Amino acid sequence: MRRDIFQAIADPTRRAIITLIAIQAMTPNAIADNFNTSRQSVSKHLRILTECELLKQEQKGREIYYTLEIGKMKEIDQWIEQFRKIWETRFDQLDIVLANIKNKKDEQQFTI
Amino acid sequence: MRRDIFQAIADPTRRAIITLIAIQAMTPNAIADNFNTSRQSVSKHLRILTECELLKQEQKGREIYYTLEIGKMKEIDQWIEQFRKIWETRFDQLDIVLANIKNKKDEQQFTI
DNA sequence: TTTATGCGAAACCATTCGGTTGCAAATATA
DNA sequence: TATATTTGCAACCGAATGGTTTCGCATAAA
Repeated sequence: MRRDIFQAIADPTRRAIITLIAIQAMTPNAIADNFNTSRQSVSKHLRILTECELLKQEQKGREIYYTLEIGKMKEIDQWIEQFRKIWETRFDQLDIVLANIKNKKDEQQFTI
Repeated sequence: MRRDIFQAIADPTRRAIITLIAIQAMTPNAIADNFNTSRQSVSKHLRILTECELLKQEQKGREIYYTLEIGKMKEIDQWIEQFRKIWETRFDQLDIVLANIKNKKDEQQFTI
């Protein structure tokens, strides 16, 4: 079961939940009111977001308030950073580098 | 069949492909050499990335070079922007705003 | 104490996903 | 021309995904 932040934000409902909670902490019922889906469905999304440490729970009586761990969002920003460098420095010389490709063979495994 | 950029980068192999191609345009076979998966599997990833306009094809004889549409990556950056504002201005007053939650009811459908 | 509310967890279901295998088309090479 | 290479596509498969329904457990309210 993959459970990283990129998989977490792949779902549009989860992205909306993140945006909602960024503004103010909310309970599952309050969150579910904003969507055309059931509370249980939202609950599953909250579980996924919590498991990858994007959300944090705060119990208040029988209610649970979910708050956004904003720092976790930086992980996405850090991955984007490498590409931001490219488009900001107008590094559009991809065609030039294109000729080298044939020599690149049997290099070590590439992992993210 | 969802096919947006967030779903595209959810898969670790696809993120690695994006990073690879950002450096230099590559053919499917050359790309597949970098992974422990089959050429056909990579081909499917390339199809998905192309369908959501992250990659562009350039036919050269019987080879097809895939190049990164770097501008498309900005769409992710734009979504992150709202959160970057929060963590950069050290807006960690989420607890304060927490009290308002009970009034928020029956507001219009929330969509991303 | 009894009832209502808020919530998570488990079971189940249809769909999607990532991968493999096999094939056909196009181009390059012998 | 005959053969080899590069590639996309369709069919298939097991696993994961997102959703619903049902249930049980706390806590709050009557």
